[in-house]
Amino acid sequence: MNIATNIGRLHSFGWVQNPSNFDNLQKVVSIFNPHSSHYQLLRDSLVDTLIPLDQIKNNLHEKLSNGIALFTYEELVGTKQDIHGNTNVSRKDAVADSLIQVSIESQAKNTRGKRWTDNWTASGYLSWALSLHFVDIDHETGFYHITDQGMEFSEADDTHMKRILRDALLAYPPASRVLDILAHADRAVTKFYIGERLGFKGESGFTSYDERLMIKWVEYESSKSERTKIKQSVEGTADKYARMICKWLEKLGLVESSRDEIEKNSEKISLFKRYRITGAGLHALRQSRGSSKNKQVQKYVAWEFLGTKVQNVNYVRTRRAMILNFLKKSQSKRALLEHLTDYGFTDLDTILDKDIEGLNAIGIRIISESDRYILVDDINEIYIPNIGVTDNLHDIELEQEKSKLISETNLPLKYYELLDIAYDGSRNRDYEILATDLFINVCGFQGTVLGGARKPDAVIFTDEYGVIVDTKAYSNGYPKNLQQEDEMVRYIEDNQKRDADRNNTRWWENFDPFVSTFYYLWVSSTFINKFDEQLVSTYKRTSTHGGAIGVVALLSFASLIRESKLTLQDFANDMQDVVLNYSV
DNA sequence: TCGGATGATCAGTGTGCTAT
DNA sequence: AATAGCACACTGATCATCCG
Repeated sequence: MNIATNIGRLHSFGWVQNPSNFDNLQKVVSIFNPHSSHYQLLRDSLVDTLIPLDQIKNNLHEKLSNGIALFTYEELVGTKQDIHGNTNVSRKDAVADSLIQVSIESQAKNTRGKRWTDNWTASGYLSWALSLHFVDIDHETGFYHITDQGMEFSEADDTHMKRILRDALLAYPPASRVLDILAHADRAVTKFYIGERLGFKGESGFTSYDERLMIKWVEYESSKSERTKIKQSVEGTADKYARMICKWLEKLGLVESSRDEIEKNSEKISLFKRYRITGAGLHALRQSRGSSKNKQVQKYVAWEFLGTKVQNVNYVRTRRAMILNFLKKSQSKRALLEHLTDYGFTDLDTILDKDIEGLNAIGIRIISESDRYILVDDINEIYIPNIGVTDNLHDIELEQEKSKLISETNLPLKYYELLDIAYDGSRNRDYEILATDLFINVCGFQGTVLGGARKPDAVIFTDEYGVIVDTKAYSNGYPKNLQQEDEMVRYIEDNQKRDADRNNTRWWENFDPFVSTFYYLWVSSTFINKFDEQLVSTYKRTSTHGGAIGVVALLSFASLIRESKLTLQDFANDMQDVVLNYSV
């Protein structure tokens, strides 16, 4: 569960399937640089000419016209939809609907004149930019932004670009792993040999085919077209990752390739491509490892690198991230085991060694001795998203959030209990009463708790405006809910019509009769998924603005009001059918 | 072939029902 | 009256090969 804020969905990255073109990568990174020529091309032509869906086009156009360089996943990667917005369509009927899609020309640009790519390749390019740390994500807001290296890369010429890429690939663990595999191989090897040694083996996201088996298959296949088919269609996921990484390294001169040919029945048969590390590659690898820890290139590792297709992938990634963060400080196996156990991870006896083996295989070097693990590489501290993958972790995160709020705000102590109540579905009534209490006695609203059938949970008001309040305690956050929306719409209309025949509870009489402007407000723990749609829809159905406020924002809001850093009129102005996001 | 392209897959969501 | 629990259909992100 996410306690802190309303972040979007978590996306995978770190393992890259399709992209291999550095110029395209530079374009993608330049989307985040308003001074780049590509940004200007997007603004002046690509978005308008290639995206046929008005709403998406207008939104992107407006952002680009204002020089904005923060984008969401959806704005960057897009989806698969046809011109009418139907998503259940075949890819060949999909139209362009994102910045990266229109930044990269399709392979079919010459045959079919298609000048944009699909959402899978778009997501691959975003993943590549994130993996090389040219782009990063702000986990609080869900916006992607450029990094310093990214800005340098965006503005680099050809020669400079290669130098930046060389450094970035040496800091990208899978690429350094591939170089390491090649450095230790005593011959030129195929993608299958490399794939077998790359990634978390045994997990379905890293399949690899046996090198000898594949070579034999091609050798003994008599039909030329069948041989071609095998060579271009048969590879595991890890083999594919290996091929792409080798290609990148080859373009930078760190790896070279060759192709075996054999002669059978006076026919030349070409086998699989083989890769070998070059002198420059060996030198770069040694240099990046340095003679001492200070001289090492710091490797960039993100939580998302640490697992792909495996059961409970978030749990697994968090466990591995916690292992790495811990090994930065201590080598003791026993202490590590205790640390993970404290956070609620189980089955560690068998799993710990496997994780260490897997981490080595993705390019993070850890030596295992009898009583300690030695993290050889220098890596960054890994950001671990607050998603409470174990019960203990969840409790710990909640406590941390609570103590942070208590230290940064100055409210009467009883209100901090809201943090617990908001997540406890069985204490809905408590939440209603205490939240209304906060609005009235701390924020300075007038108003009352109502409750009961056919009445909102509470009404609050000032001399200027009134608010219809619906409060819900939800353990996992408040998702979009049509019944709740209908109910709120009914209350808004009740209040507009004020007709006792329509609703004989006459609950609206609790507002001061002179108040004529009204808003709606949902109060809960957090708001998840597509709750935004509920807000927009409520406005469209009633022409009444409002908002939603989570418990952390609610307490922050009260604190800001109390310190006179915010007024109740600001609150009304913020009611633009969004989740209100106050923080101290 | 190289550099993506494509249909398949599966976990995550919304929805509507029942039991409590 | 409202929520948890469940089955269900749908979708979107990601995979696993596949291919012009």
